[in-house]
Amino acid sequence: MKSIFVGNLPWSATNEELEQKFSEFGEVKSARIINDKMTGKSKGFGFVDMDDDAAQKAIAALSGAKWGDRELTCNEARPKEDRPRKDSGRDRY
DNA sequence: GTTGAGCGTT
Repeated sequence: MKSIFVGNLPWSATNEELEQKFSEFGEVKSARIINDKMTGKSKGFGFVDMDDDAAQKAIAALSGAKWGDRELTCNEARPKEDRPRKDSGRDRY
């Protein structure tokens, strides 16, 4: 399974729509759109978890695809380990 | 109620 970074999403985009659009290219394990204004600012992007080959196909297919009037940006998401949100490595120090 | 370059929450 690989994580796909989907950007340039419309403000009206939903997780279900993203999942549906990606599910037609492969099995979507999970799809979430980060669009939270309360906790911070508008994200406007989402993340889709799919199989490796499915993710590649989805990226190649939806990369540059148009969501209504906007062009989608699909790329492989960065490892979450690169962005420690919680105490990663509590046994240290 | 708004905005638009980017990499995430339960």
